[in-house]
Amino acid sequence: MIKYQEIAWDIRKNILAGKYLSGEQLPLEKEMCKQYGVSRITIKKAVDELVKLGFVIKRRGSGTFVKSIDDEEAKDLSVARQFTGFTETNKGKEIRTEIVKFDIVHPDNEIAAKLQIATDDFVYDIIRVRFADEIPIVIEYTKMPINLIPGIKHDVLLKSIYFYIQCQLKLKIQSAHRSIRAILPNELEQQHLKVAGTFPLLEVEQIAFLDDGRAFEYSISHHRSDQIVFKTVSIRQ
Amino acid sequence: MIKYQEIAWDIRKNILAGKYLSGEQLPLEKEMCKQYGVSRITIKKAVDELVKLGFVIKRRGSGTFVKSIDDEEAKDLSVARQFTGFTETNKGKEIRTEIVKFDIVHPDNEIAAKLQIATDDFVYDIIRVRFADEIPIVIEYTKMPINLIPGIKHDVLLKSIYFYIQCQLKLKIQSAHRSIRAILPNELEQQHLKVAGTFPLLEVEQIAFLDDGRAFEYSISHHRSDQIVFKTVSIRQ
DNA sequence: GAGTGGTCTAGACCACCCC
DNA sequence: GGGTGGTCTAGACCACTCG
Repeated sequence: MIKYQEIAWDIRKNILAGKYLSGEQLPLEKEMCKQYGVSRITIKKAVDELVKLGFVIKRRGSGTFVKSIDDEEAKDLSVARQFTGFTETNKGKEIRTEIVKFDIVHPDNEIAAKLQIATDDFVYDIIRVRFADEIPIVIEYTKMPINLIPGIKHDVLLKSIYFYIQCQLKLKIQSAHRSIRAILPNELEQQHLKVAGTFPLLEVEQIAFLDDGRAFEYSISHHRSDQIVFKTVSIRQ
Repeated sequence: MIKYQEIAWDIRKNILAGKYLSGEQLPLEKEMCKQYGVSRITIKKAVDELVKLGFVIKRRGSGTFVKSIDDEEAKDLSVARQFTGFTETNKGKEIRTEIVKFDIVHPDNEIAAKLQIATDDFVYDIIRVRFADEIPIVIEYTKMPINLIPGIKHDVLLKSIYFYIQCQLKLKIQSAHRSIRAILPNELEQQHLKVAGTFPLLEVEQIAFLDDGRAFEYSISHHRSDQIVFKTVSIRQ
């Protein structure tokens, strides 16, 4: 295993176990070098992981300190949401997907630009509704180039497109660029999400990228506001 | 200046200038070492900055590639929103602040826990409305321990609390932990934000931290959905 | 002035990709 | 098998904080 991740995990474990308390100073980097038997750069990389996650802060000239957070916040930081950033209220629930639309079309100018393809290329045009324990959670409008992601069929959409991309096509998803807004549902969405026209939704506009840098998905998701929260940690540079 | 930041800036400049095109491979790390006259770790750190910003991706065994993004997206990545994550539509507009409430109270249990203080400590209890060119943008509910941030008066609230904390008190703001949801306004907010009861708002719940790790602010902001977007780049680990 | 974390070097070996 | 980026070392000097 990778040393710096193991060390980061170990320090994190000590913080959660209360071995290092809120506001307390961590051992010096030099001391940790001896303790774990590694060089200083490795310790630095490990602690930097914890800074990114939001557990500790570092100050040149002073030291490294555990942040003043309560147990609930610490739990939030611990769940693995580094990639998604989302916390949904449907763990362990039964997931079902309903396909509203599944066509192949030419992209308009805007979507061609966002996916960096030509307007005479083809894209899937997909609309799906996701349920957790029969409660509608989100409606997703997805456009994907058929060249990049060939062979999508109904049964793929009923499960997970991402699963298909990674496990069947053996492609790797690298990142997503997102814009988040608050909106109201249109009539179609009121029906599918079973909410009133005055029920607020969280809109997530997203471009997703493969690990060779190509954009493979442009999607807009409208989430029921009672079923989703977006959580994030921002560090000043 | 710091070498890796200068190099990151230079590569970013070349990407924006079209010297490296979408999908194109960057020079190898070894070559860049020669080109810039630095060691490989320094080049690595520079390129990692561009990965974080969303301009490029790296693949072990293959190389580093410019992401397939259009000019608009590239512009988005270029604006300095690494800390805030927000894009507001009020650049160069006249900002005004209205103070709705300004008291000192004891925190309730929840807020005491989030700020890691006792319920018999004191906190400022502030409600403000911010305008851009006389359009109401956001209503902010703020709680701050008076011990950490002493001396706040009306004129501080009319300008910027953050300016006061950093320039007057000489404290440094290190990070913020945020939760984002979609909601509807209550009656007070309908009046202050000049919107109907069915107008969606973006709620941002935030705990902010100083660079010694202490939580100095708990705030809830309700933004008019037509005036704010939250933008973010997520990288899979 | 003593001690902290930040940056940087010159080199090594490893995991992974593609031919 | 040849080449990529990822991890790691053992050391150096620097910028910053604090007494």
